[in-house]
Parts: sequence; C-alpha cells; structure tokens
Amino acid sequence: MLPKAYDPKLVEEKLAKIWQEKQVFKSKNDGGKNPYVIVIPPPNITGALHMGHGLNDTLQDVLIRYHRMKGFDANWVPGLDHGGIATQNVVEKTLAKEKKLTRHDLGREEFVNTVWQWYKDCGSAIYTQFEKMGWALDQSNIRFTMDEERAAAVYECFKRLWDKKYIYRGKRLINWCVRCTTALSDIEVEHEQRSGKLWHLRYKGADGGADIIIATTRPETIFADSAVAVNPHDEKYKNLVGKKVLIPLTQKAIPVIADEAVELGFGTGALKITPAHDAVDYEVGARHGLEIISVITDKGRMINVPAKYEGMDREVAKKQVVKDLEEAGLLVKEEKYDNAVSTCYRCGSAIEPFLSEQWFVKMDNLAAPAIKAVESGAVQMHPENWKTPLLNWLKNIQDWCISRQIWWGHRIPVWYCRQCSGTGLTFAADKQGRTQLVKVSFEDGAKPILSQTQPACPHCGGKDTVQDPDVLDTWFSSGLWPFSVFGWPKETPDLKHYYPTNMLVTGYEIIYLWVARMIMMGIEFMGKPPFPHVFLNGIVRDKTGKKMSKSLGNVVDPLDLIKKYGADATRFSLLIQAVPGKDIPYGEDSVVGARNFCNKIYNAARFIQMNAEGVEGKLALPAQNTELCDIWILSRYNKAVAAAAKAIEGYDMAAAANTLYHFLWGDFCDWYIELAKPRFTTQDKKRVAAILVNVLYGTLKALHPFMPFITEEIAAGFRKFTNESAEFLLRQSYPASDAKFINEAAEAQMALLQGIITQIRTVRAQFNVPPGAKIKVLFSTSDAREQAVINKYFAYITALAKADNLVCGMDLTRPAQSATAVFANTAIYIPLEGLIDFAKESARLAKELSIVETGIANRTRMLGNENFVKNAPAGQVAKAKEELSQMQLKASQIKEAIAGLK
RNA sequence: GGGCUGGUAGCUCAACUGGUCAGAGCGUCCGCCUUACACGCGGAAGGUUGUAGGUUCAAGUCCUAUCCGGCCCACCA
Repeated sequence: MLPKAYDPKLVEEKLAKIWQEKQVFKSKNDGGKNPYVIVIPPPNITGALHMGHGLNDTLQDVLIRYHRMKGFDANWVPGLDHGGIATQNVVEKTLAKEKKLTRHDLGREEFVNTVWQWYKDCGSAIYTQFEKMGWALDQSNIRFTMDEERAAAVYECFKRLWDKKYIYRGKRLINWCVRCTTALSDIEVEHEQRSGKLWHLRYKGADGGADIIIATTRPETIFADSAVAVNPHDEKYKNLVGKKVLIPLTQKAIPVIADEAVELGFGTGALKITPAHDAVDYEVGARHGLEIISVITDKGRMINVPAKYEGMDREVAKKQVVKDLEEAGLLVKEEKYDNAVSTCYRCGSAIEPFLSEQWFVKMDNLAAPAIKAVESGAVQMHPENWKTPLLNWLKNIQDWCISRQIWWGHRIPVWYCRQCSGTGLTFAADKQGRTQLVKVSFEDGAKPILSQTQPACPHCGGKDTVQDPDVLDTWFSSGLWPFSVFGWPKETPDLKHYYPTNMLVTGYEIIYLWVARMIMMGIEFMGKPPFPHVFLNGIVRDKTGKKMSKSLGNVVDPLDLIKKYGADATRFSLLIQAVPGKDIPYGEDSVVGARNFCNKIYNAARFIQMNAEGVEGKLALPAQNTELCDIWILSRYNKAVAAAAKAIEGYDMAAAANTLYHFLWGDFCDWYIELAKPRFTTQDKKRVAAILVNVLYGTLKALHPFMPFITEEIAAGFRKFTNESAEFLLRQSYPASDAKFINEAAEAQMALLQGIITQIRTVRAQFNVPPGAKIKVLFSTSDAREQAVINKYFAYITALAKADNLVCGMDLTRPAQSATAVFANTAIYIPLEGLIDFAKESARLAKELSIVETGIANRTRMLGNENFVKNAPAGQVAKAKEELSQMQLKASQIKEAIAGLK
C-alpha cells in the first residue's frame, strides 16, 4: 500500500537524474521531425535563480514539453550569461567581504580568473536548479556567453560592424556610474523621482551690468559653467544677452547667451550652462562653441575647482557650495523640488553625465529592417500592446555605447601598436612613469588592429601591441544569442536546422535591452529575425504586489519552495496564475493549493490502482459505452484536453492549468470516481477500471508539461495497462481530443442529475440530516425526458445524495412535512418528519422564489420588448422563452411548497 | 509631457468576438475522520463589476468624462 500523502522528495530527485542519464531532453537534428526551438534567456551568473526565472523558464518548459509531445524536435537551448557589470559587482562585493580585497589589489588578470572561478561555482548551482525545477534542458549542451564559440561570434560581429563602419569611437557625454566606474548605455539608466532642492543663485553682472538669478539642482557644478542661457524671446533678459555675468565664488566672467533650450517661465528663466555635466547643456555648448570644463572625476570627486573643494565627493561639495553661497549672500532662494534622477540599473547610484571617449554602434541602419519586421508582423509581440513601445523605441533609436570600463566581459577586440602611430594610438607617461594609453584617433588614416589574440602591428611589424582596455556591454553578446548558440559564424548543421527559433519567452523589462537587439542582430547577420513570436511574461511580485527585492526582504526562494512543497507544486502555482503579460502576486498559499492538487492527483491514482490491480492485462478504453457517467466523463475529458491544448497554443497557461485542474478535481474525482465506487462490486468492474485508467493516464499526459515529476511517476505505474511503449511521457504523444466522444446530450443529462444531487445535499445540510442517514426523496416533474433520466439513474442519486426509496413521477403531490427544492423542471420533495424547521424552510424558499421571480421579470420584459424579439438572434429569443417557462414552473412549485408548509 | 495598464466577493484573480442568475482558489461559517485523499468530503454566506453619463433590444465587456493605483518612455534647470 502506498503512503497516504504524496512525497515529492521521493520522486523528483530520482527522475531528474534519470531524465538526464537517459538523455530524454536531447533534441535530434536528424531531419526526422520539424524543429521547435526556444533559446533560454540566459540567467546572469550573479547568484541563485529567483522566482522570475521560475516563472519564465517554467513557461518555456511547458511549451517545449508540449511540442515535444506533439511530435516536434523540440530544442530548448540552455545557457548562462556572463552578466558584465552585475557579475563584476557581485564578485567584488564577495571579495571585499571575504578577503577584504578590491579588484585592484588582485590586478586585472587575477580578478578575471576569480570571476571565472565564480562562474564555475555559481554556474553549477544554477544547473542544479535547472534540474530541480524539472526543466527539460539538456545539461550536456550548455552554452555560456563567454565560452569560446560565443567569443568567436562576438568577435565576428564586432568585425563585421566595424567593416560596415557602424562601430566608431567618439568623445561624447555619456552616462557614467561613479560607483561602477564605467559608462552605461542610455537604456541601462533608470529614472527615479527623488525629492531634492532647487537653488536660486545670483550671478552678478560683470562690469556693473545687471545680475541674473538662475535656478539649479546642481550648485556644485557652477565651477564648470561656461555661460548663462536665456530664451531668445524672453523680454526680461533681452538686454542682457551678450553681456557677461560672474560665477559666484570664483568671480569668473561668463557670457549670457540666448538659446531655445531654455524654457520660458520655468524657474527664473535663466539657465546655467555646464556642458561637461549635463546633456542639454552639452548641446547648447556645442551650438555656441562654449568651453567644456569638467569638475567631477570618474569617481565622483571634485577637480579643477577652488582648492577648498578639490577632491571632495560631489555630494559633500554640493552642501559646502550651498553653505558658502549662502554666506556670500548669493543664495537667493532654496525650494523643495522633486526631480527625476538618473540611476545606475546595477547599483542604483546617481548617474553622472560624463564626457569621455567610448565605442559606439551606429544604430539607425540596424533598426530600419527591425522596424519593418515588427510592423509587418514578422515578429509579433504577445500580448500585442508591447508592439507600439518597441516600435517607438526602434524609431527613436540612439547610437549604442558599447564600451564598459570594467574587467569582466568580452574585451574589445581592438589592438594598438606601441611602436608606431599607425594604429591611432597616442601614449604618454603617467605620474608613476607608466606608459598609458591616452588618446585613440582614427583620423589621418590610422587603423587599429582587429584581432581576438595579440597580433603584430601590420604597419610597422612591431610586436609590442596592446589591447583596448575596455570590455563590451554584456548585451552585445546576448544580442547574438539566438544564433551564436548554434555556432555562428560557422555554418553548422544546427544553425541551419534550428535558426530561426520559434519563440522567445522573456520579461517585458528587457524588451529594449535584449529583445530589440536580438531582432536587429538576427536580421543583420542571419538575414531573418531570430523568432516570429515574443511571449512576454509578467513579474513575480510578493503577495502585496511589491517587487521582490533583497532590501525589502520579501524574496521567495524557489529552492525553499521545492524543499517544502516540491517542484511540481512550485511550478503549478506559478502557471495557474500565468495570465499572459500579467504580473503575479505570489504568496505561499498558492503553492499550498498546488501541493494539495498534487496530493489529489496522487490519491486518485492510488485509488484507481488499488481497484485496477486485480484486473488482468491491458485496460483498453471500451469502444462502446452505454452507461451515462462513462459517456459523460469521456466527453468532459475530451473537451478538457482540447481546451488545454488550445490554451497552451495561445500562451494562456493559466487557462490551460485551470482547465485541467477543474477537470481532474471536479469532474473526475468529485463525480466520476464517486460514481465508480459502487460499480467495482458489479459486472462493470473491468469497464470502470478501464475508463478510470485511460482517462487518468490521458490527463497525466495533458498535465505533464505543467507538473512533469508527479505525472511521470504515476504514469510509469499505469503504463502496464496501456499500449504505450515509450518509457517517458515526453516520448509519448500529447492527448488528442476525439470529437466522437463529445456528447452534449449526455452532459445535459448528467447536469440534471448533478443538479438534483446538489439540491438534495443542500437540503440535508440545511436541516442537519445526520450524514449517515438515508432519506427518502420524491421527484415530481412535468417533463417526461427528465422523468426518464431520473428514473434510469436512481443509483447515482442513491449513491451521491445518500437517498433511498426514490419515487419519480409526473406531477406527484408534495408530502406533508417535506422540504422542497426545484431543479430544471423537477420538484424535489424530501420528507423530513421531525427534522424540518418550518421557519427556516419558509425563509429558504422565499429567498429562492425572489431570485426566480427576478429572472421571470427580466425575461418577461425582454420578450415583451419587440426590439429584442426582432433584433436578437433567434437562439437568444428561444432561450429566453425556454428559461421563462422553466422559471414560471419553478415559481409555481415553490409557491405551492410555501403554501403547503406546516 | 507622451504612452501603456489595472480598479470585479474579505484577499488574489477569471469571464472568447457585448447575450444564462458575474466564476474560481484562499479565507469565513455550518456539518462530516463516508473504507483514495482532513494536503480531504458535503453545504452555506459573501458582489449595484471605482464613480457619472452615453450607445444598444442587451454592457463587467463598447464610447465619453472623472477619481484612485501601477508601469514605461522623454534633455525642463
């Protein structure tokens, strides 16, 4: 005898191993089957997987397993992302915590080695999680964005873009994170409303001219001011344009200029122009040929400022400058002001607009065909409402800053010669006398060397070449993922067979960072978009709807859930809430519910097994069935399976999971199994067992993509009754719905019986009839068909409503001392001598009556409205008529019952 | 400033192209250890579908306005 409760621990670990050993997840590129391909959004190696991965990858797993069972060569390509800045930050933090070292203590080479070691540890932890979650990922086939093949792809991509002159180096004002000390691309910057202050400062007129008051949120940058700008149409300042004013604290004279960028009416109408530290100012400065003065270093410290402030942190300097301005009487006003602060998406520090030399990719030519692909529907977003934002982004695309001043990542494959100037490099000695790369310029025909490994200089033959110190944006390599995973640029058989992929499943928060880049790169290098469909999943939030974050302490760890409830329950709890595109508020109660469902499946199987064991041989589904509940369950089953498949194909996993959940728990367990119980002692035994086994087995297959472990485990025990030869469900076929089993008439008959049974149960509960007591019931109907059904299936009512001595006839009289219920056209009389509470019964009936009367009134009004009769579809009118007559009958029966009470 | 999105039972969410009495899970209440399952069984209570108008024979579903959330994009100091 099996234990009463399902214990996932006993099966999950075992099956996860067997699946890998027997290579159940391996795809076979042998031309036999159509491919169905999904490349995994490679998780960053920044730590353990979280619930977001749990959802995202489980959705992919459902699609992969479903298509595998549908006969496709389903290939879910596993892999990891090196994660650039994010990973470097994590490793640096660990290093600081564990060894009190910085990356500079280790030096670049040693640090990079440390990260590789980290990758090994963190990576293998992630692989273990893949297995524990039951994801059908072939572990022998893992890719990593930094492995050799992917590095080759990155190099090839860089080279081709360089050759097309899409990649260039330029001095620009870029987004700089002073904590990570690196440049970021525009989309790596987040905007956050922070409460701050707006200071009004007095800039005195030079040579006795008028003063100007400007408003700024960044007083510490006044030392970098090159001008004060006003709107050209601003009457107030018209006479001042061309004059000079003095920067407070330094008395440096700067011109007053007119520029449209200044908005009339905002603040004081005058804007200090600081080209080196503000994007707008940079443009204004360019238009007016202003001097660019940097006063903040890459670490966020003050430089080129009066000695007093030199070396101060920018935030400290801000306070000091305000204080000094106040003392100098030049601070006119200080007001509260909320403004959007740009922050680093990796560490949250305030971004500093920073003038520096960086590598860029020119994007407009890459975006154009991607726009076309999205507009034409060659790439479709699900849900569709993301199409517009994606298009808007592509249409307003900015050049992509791809260089990062960090150590972990693909090094920019550009080399310079230290022996000649042919590669565009200028060197100088720094304070310590080390030779530093100071300036790269490809003007004057200088050409750098593109190479993955150290080359000799093609210009002078010198061997003293040095590689560009920067690394590429981590998204540069992930943009190539859908084809780099198949070995591109090599023309491998896999590349041919599996590209383009069928589907991308990812979160909407990385549409621009990743999805858009893949589309552009795929078209550029492969000639085709990498996938026709993008399925966007929501974010898993905590149960109050907040984003899960370590700082809030509301993070749920999938591994904990697995330990407590099993992987199937963890998966199912996510899937049943996975409405396309919607965020999921996640609480532990949902996984408890899913765990209970697992137990329900297990126990249903246990029960069926107990009763099927005695039966010899196979249990084929009977071709002909005459018993109502058999016909009914087969009809329900075939409908459920069809609905589940349809929902999966529409990416509505919540609908699919719900359908199967309710079919199995409701129809199958609550009704069919209960009706089956008494039949085990009759001639019907083998037939019932056969239907139970087959419907259960089919349902297990239908559920397998959702809960792979428990379904595999149970199905394995039942396979001997079936004709299945394949050992694993993944190698068996997804159940097909067979229309010949769908029987609306049987479902209607069964619905009548279910309704009647429920009515009787309600009455029993209402009047506290002892659960064991059998009660007599009379059915009085005016409908011959209903009479026939009830008469024929007395047994169902006896069994499920604990009734006895049933009598069914046309228009019977209501016995005294009985409770009355009405279902369809049948009145149900339950004699309850001594048990009945007349007041209670009267109240119950009155309530019932009022509901029915509302229904009657509605339908009478509808049918009395000639526009309804004229305009509504004939079916609707007939339905209303039918309902009206039934309700009228019901009302009269209830009235009669009320009148007869006593 | 532009765009997207949501406001449905105590909670979390469903409801296909407008058409039964708006559903489920959890929670609550009542009764049950009925020989698969108390991680269970049976039953009940609970909703003017944010608000105000409109279109329609018919609206949670379409339109307008409005209030309250959430998100994304954008160079207003």
